[in-house]
Amino acid sequence: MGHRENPRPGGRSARVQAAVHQSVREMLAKMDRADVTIPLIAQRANVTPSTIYRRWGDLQELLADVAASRLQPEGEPARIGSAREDLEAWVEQYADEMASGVGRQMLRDVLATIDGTNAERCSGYTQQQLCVLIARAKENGESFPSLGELMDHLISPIIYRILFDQAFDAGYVRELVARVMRKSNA
Amino acid sequence: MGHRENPRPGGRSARVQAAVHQSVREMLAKMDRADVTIPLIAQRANVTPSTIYRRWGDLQELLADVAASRLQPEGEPARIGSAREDLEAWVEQYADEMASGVGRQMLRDVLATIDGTNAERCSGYTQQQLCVLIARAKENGESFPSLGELMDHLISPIIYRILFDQAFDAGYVRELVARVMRKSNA
DNA sequence: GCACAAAAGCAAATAATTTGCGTTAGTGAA
DNA sequence: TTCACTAACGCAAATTATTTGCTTTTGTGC
Repeated sequence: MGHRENPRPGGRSARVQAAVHQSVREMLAKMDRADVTIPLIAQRANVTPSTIYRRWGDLQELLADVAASRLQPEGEPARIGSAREDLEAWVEQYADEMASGVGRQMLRDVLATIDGTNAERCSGYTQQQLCVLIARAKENGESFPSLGELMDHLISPIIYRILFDQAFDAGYVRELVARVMRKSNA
Repeated sequence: MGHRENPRPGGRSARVQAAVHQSVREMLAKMDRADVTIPLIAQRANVTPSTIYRRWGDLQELLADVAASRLQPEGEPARIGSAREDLEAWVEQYADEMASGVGRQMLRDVLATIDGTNAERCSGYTQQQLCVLIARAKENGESFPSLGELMDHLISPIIYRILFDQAFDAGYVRELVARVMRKSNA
């Protein structure tokens, strides 16, 4: 949605995209989600409702687009020490963000659309972050789980618990890390 | 939604519940999901739209309710032989059903609502099935993973891949089983 | 700057959702 | 069984959201 490989005459204005996204973010912060409607978003963004309908289709798709944007990480995982320590710190923050009310709702928004593009996008961000950690481990010669192992046995359980409303704490996340590291050393 | 612990005078008619659910199932089978609206559902169910609005709130919640009902398993996992064989057979079918177009959509419907009740309900069904397998293993004296291990390292990765649009095959599921069994024997 | 094509604005038409009120139907007690 | 009671249902009007045809604006390549 952001870019366009082969821009033909008559492109979309970046103005609308930015104004609408910001409007959605502000409204989600201030009011109950059930009261967020396309006409209201349009009004705050100084845009016509029909523009939003034609561009995004419906509220769900717009929310999914905004949520996926917000789920994009700001930078690389922090450098603490060993790759394992970096992983522990990163995943703890990841789990916190995703388990928060806002994070959980963004996850749901992203998954609610028929079009899986935003879900893939979101999973892709996570995988990029993990790849950075894997590369660091490789540089240092540390043994480290593969991307597949991390996704299956660290990320998946966390996301499952968030989506299906099962509480967990930092100790649980640390155990998942310990388990996935143990396995990769075996 | 189905039951009511302390039924007070003036209960809900089971008629409406049944007719609306059936109407939704039929429409989802026959037409594009984007064309399924509450007025149409109401018409087919011989019910007034306002009844549906008052009872379920909106289309998403109704779809979530219907989806959760349909995700309820019909019976206990089949008895093949050892608990491990039973688990392999059961999880293969589980993964197939969930990964199918219908299954995937039901999962998304269940997760789309703010109210997590239906998601918990759905996860509960899975856990019940797994508990049956665990009990069988215990009877036979077979070593077997705990419920937590099965949820974290078998169910979660499968559901994650389905939700985030990442393909997998039967071999992948068998590997997950092998891994979770290996760990529980260690 | 010019020509072109895709978006955006506008407003009327359509469809969905909400709401007030009268009616029906399920429940517990006599 | 009947009665009193309360919640759910049906109906219709009012409100709000969505779609659509058409015009104007804006971004792009020449």
